[in-house]
Amino acid sequence: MADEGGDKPKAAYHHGDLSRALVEAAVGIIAAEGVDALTLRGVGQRVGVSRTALYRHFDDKAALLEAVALEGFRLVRRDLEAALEAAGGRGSDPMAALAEAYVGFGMGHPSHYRTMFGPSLKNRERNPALKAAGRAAFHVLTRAITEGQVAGRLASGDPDRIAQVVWSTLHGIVALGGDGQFGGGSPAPEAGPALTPFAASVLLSGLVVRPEEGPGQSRS
Amino acid sequence: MADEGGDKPKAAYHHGDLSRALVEAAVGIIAAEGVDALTLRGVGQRVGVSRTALYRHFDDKAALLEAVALEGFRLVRRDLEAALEAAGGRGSDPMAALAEAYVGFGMGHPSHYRTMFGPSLKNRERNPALKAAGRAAFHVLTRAITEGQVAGRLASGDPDRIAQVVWSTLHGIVALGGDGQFGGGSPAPEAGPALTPFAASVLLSGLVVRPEEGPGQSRS
DNA sequence: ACCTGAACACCGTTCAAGT
DNA sequence: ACCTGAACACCGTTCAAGT
Repeated sequence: MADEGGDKPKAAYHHGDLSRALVEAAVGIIAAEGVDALTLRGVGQRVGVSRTALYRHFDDKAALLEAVALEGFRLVRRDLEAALEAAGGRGSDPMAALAEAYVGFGMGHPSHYRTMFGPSLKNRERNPALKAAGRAAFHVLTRAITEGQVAGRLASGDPDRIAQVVWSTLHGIVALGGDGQFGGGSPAPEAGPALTPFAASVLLSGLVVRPEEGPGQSRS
Repeated sequence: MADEGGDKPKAAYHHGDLSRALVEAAVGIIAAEGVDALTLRGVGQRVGVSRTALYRHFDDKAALLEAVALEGFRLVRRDLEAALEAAGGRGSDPMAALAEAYVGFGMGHPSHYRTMFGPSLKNRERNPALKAAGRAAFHVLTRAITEGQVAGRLASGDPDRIAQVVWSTLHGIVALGGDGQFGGGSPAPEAGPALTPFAASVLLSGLVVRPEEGPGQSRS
């Protein structure tokens, strides 16, 4: 998989790419048992390696988690860009497409997502690659909003600010476990369509009554 | 402070209310050093008690954190209700008032907030008091939305669903550190008004261009 | 009843030693 | 270079023992 040349400069005793194997093991453990059940000993054991082998590839337990988060930010950026491109080709609404892609990523990769935004990640500012990957993912949102403004679909206003509000909403849906069981609210949890498209429509159209509509329309 | 009667049925050797002292110590440590720096030994030491004294009041480290979260849910509910009442009296917008109150709580009580929604809290469904307190806080939002619909200010639609979107947005702002430094986006972090009122206006009015307005108006 | 110290099975991290 | 086992200073939790 590595395209650094024909020889294997990093060939380890037991693995071709121990670093990647360790990240995958961490993701697997987080998915199966939760973030705080993640143990360096457990990671090593899952890969078939001593507990301390990991220190040849990562400074810290924190560094391992940063690697998981970095992968997550790259994945979500890729998903957002793919969704945006697909929406443009099909002529569907870009905001709804981005919302679905973002929430879909969060629900589909909970280990990555919790690591990306969990409290175990304290060095988000100290790790330049992580910061850059986060910014790159966020920039897909900003760009989509700018394009919507240029096209006359979206009202004017600072695109970064707008993107922050949109991102906050989508993050909240993922973090609070929306689109499935909302823990503390619904007295009637019997299905109904998912929350994300509704959230997108609220962000686009707002909650107030329109003069030309009057109260009584039930949106989606 | 206890109003269970004149005698002190729970009078401990060192404290009148060790349980509360332990919760306060936990909050203090989380605020000062972060959630995963919280140690039962450290809590005991801060209160001036042995490491294991805590087990007379809480089953677990998890139970201590649940107590912190419970306090948080009660505090935020109180803040939301106060804001709603004040807004009604002053005739200002209830949604904006709730948004300010919620984000203000999150920014003002980060230890509580992170505990309420952090991964250390896994028994959110198992703890009935915690679940009820969360539902009670959420219900303030739902009620405000229903009242807005009755008054003809807000468009119709399932109040729970709408409240979930609003809550998600507000939670996202707090969790992503909005209203201050957004980590990954703003290339121009030079102040500007805070994010919360803008988010409230987006939720109310939406992002699309209105026919009667046209592009060009810059909201707040 | 409430508190304590010793003890148990863990954990992250370091380090001299192996190939 | 990469990996290993022993060791260190921690941690949550249990439990017999104190007052």
